[in-house]
Amino acid sequence: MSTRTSEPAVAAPDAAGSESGRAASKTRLRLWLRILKTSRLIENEVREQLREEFDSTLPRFDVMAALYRVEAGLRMSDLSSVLRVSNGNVTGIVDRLVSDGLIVRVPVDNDRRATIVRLTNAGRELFQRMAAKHESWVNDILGGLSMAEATRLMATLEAAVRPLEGNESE
Amino acid sequence: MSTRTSEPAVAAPDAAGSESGRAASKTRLRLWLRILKTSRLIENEVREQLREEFDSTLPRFDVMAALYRVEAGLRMSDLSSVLRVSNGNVTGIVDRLVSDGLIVRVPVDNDRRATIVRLTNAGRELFQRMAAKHESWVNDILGGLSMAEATRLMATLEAAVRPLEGNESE
DNA sequence: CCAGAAATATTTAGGCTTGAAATAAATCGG
DNA sequence: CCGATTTATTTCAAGCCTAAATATTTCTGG
Repeated sequence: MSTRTSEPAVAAPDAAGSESGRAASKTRLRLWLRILKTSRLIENEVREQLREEFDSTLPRFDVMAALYRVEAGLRMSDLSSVLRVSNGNVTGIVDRLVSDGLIVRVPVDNDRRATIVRLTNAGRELFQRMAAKHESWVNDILGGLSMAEATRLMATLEAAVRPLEGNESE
Repeated sequence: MSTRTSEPAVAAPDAAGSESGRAASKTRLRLWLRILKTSRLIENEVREQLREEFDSTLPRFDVMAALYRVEAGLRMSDLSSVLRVSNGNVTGIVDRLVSDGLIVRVPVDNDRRATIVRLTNAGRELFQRMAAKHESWVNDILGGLSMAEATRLMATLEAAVRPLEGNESE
């Protein structure tokens, strides 16, 4: 809550190496804009390829990826919490994947409110092909990074937002 | 029935330190997933704050930010190329901002196809308040990063996708 | 001048996304 | 058993986003 507003009337008495001055604030803002730009650049590239090569979309890919990891399938609510999107959102994407025969809805014993969603064989097979391509697209895009750089980048990003992603695994 | 993902049948003959092996490919893929997760985490936070505090959205904020930088305003086509979104998309967002009195459409002399869009005083004033808050939210989220880390991260991200963002013309 | 090409913006159809409201089913406290 | 609450999912309204189709206007080569 003690959020400093952007323009402190008085420059904080931070010496060199400080982390809370106005310059640091501007630097973090620029970093965020850079993260966003980078992410969108790659995202747009991946979207375009998914559309062109598979006539599919990133949300569909995300749902299939989540289901691929759990052969037994996931409840709708688990799916939306894993993907960190709203419940209603998943409903629509699942509807379309079902009508394409890539996943199925299965009723849950002893709980008639819930539904489990699971990849069909066709869905599993398609996802494998998509995932292979996906990896190669990303590899093309980020190919200029050395392993060392990539690893360091990953670690720093993870540390940067660790406080935000507390409730994630499960 | 462990359906293996589509792995290359033959491991590339890369020695230690190589940048093009299967391990490097997987690392880059994980890096991309980390970039995406980080970006969405921050994005969701910013969206939520914009909605709660200003009853606004990120796309609106983006449009206003672009216009704020150019007092004279921008053509619709320039706006969409700066923001890297489609033409039709900008039309809708601009419609809503106009009806809220935050921007205006101005006809262009000697080209009746084009329109220039410009912040009103109300829009400029509102954007300043939003931008101040925006900076403070981001600063809270990324506050754990030192200036050195932030700067390095920025540089690495920039280098990572430099080939992709050739046509930026900011 | 003028026909076709190019440029500018909007419209359209379809899909994604959210938060809120609506259903439906399970659970809990008496 | 039964009303109230909680849980799981869907529906809804509104906005965002894209690619493709559609004007409208401008430019260009004869």
